[in-house]
Amino acid sequence: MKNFVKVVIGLPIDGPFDYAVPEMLRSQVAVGKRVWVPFRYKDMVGYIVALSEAADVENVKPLRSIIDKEPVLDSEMLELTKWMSEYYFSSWGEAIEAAIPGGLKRGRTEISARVDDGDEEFERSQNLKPTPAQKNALDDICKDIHTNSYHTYLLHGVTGSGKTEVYLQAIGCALELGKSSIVLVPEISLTPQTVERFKSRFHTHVAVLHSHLTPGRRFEEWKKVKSGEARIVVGARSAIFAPVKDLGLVVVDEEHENSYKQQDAPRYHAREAAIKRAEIAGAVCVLGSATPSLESYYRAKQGGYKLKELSERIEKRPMPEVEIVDMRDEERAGKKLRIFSNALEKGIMKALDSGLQAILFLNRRGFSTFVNCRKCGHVVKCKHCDSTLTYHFQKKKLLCHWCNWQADPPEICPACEGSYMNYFGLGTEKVESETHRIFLNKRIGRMDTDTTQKRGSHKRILSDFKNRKLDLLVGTQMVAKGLDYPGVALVGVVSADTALHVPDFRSGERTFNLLTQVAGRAGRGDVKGKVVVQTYTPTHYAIAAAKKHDYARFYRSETQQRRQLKLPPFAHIICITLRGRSSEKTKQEADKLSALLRARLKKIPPAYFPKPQVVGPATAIIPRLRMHYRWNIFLKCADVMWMNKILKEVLTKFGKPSGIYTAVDVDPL
DNA sequence: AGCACGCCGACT
DNA sequence: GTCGGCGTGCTC
Repeated sequence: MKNFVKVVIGLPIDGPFDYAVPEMLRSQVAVGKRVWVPFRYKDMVGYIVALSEAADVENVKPLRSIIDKEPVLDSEMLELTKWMSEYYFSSWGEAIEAAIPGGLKRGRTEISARVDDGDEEFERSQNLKPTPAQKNALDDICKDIHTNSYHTYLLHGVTGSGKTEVYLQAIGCALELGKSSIVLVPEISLTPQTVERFKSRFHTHVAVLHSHLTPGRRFEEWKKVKSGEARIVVGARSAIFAPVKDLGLVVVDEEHENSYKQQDAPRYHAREAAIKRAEIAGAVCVLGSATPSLESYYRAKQGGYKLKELSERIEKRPMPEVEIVDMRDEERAGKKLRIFSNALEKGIMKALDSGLQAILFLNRRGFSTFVNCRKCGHVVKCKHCDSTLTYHFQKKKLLCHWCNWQADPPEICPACEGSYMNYFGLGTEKVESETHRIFLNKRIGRMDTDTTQKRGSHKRILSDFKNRKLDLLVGTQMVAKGLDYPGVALVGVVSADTALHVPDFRSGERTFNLLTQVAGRAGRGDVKGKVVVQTYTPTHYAIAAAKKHDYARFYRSETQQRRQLKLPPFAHIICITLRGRSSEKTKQEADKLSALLRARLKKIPPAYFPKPQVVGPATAIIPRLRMHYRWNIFLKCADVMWMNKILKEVLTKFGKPSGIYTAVDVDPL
């Protein structure tokens, strides 16, 4: 007789906890249902993860009531959330609460929602005839869906090569077999245009999960999926937990996008969760990107994923020409430091004067400032980590955010002895005002987080640009993604260096991705597109490879570096952040914890290879945030699950020093 | 996390 | 003597 249940709670504490089931409720208890349980001094919502015949501890309390008639979590979802909690160092309860709609967290069962299903009319679209490369990928994917054999595919297709058509036809395959599909897209590309592509092919079978839906509306969509009414789910990160029936296919579009990583506990990566979910369900997972993450491409090369390449644009459209402008030449020509080179200024003028449009990218300075030489482009880097040093205004020092190494900022360039050291990151705010000054009579629109706060303004700016009410669109990251306007003749990148020199080992990768995405915006119609990229580092492999649209070349250079430095994909990183009001205390405790970790790792046998490593502590990139000082410790390891066990053991020994808060981020970005 | 327990200094 | 500071430990 199952007289006890094991229950987890949505708090950052390990469970599960045992409760006795009152006789009245015996017939109703089931794994996956929510229950009200007495926990310490109050009642809380818990999730039943197992039934048992006996309790593991004494003084077990009885559960108060059972909330659900039907379980909100099936066995697959329990397995997925359990895995997430172990891999991403959260509690099982926290992982579960990330996986269910907000409306279910406080024990509610029904939410009044205005259902305005207003049967929107969508144009019907049909399958396009696949290219040979598309067909090759589809044949394999469909066969695996048909035979329920879990596999992950990496679909590497250049911009404009028709990845979406592959997704659509694969979903079609699944649907014919009576199976459901989940499509993950990055938050920013969850636009009406994207959604429409799926709705126009599959009509009412599609449910959409935005983060901006009202809780009620979100819950409605969730129920529509749970009941089996919707068989296709399109949504951002958390849509990976959609309660679909008979999952056949999971698509992760733009799999390299950072928005797939949740930034608070549980700090999961939706791509990894997607792969795990497909594995549990015996489904197929398709990762798609023009610029795959190194992690995914490496796995594919190692044989872990099936690699499918779409290396030509549909209708054999040419890739746009990318011109790299060497800003050191401008310097040598003796001109004052200017924001726009002649080439960029003239390029924009030419496009606009011939009645076409231009897009200008600003990479916001963010929080860090690097130092480089205006004459030779040399950037000051850390001796030990090869990471860009960040200039700290208060200390007047250059700091490494990995190992805490410090240096004085050089007065003359260590490489060429030039005397113009440039404190970069300053002055990028001026770009927009410069455009108004230079392109006087042109209609200029700006799109960034400041100008798109108001609801609908995002859409308005884009439609103005689409309808040619604007000549020039100036914007940050958000204009790089997915814009498809045939009138764009020129795309300019003001400074590739701001992305390149952030003190982060992924900066080269991000720069290559950004430039490739940007280049993909030009020449979508009949006009041949052109891209102008300004940089002080024209020979950097990320920039040179982006110029040639050559992912393979970028991948070779990047992996070479990462292998040497034992960075992902050759090792996993786990970041432990300590936070506290007192700078000294926080540093002291971080030193203590890293010493404990080092001592514990010394005990592991040398047979365990590669040996895990402790790096730091070092101040976080934003060392002081809202009156808290933050220090990071990094662990490098091959096996996250194993490392997490050791970390848990050490953190238990470390205890909870008062006023110090710790957070763990596995595979941080 | 969140909260009660307990053991120290400043007050009616 | 007791109010309250926050450091410690536990939650089935």
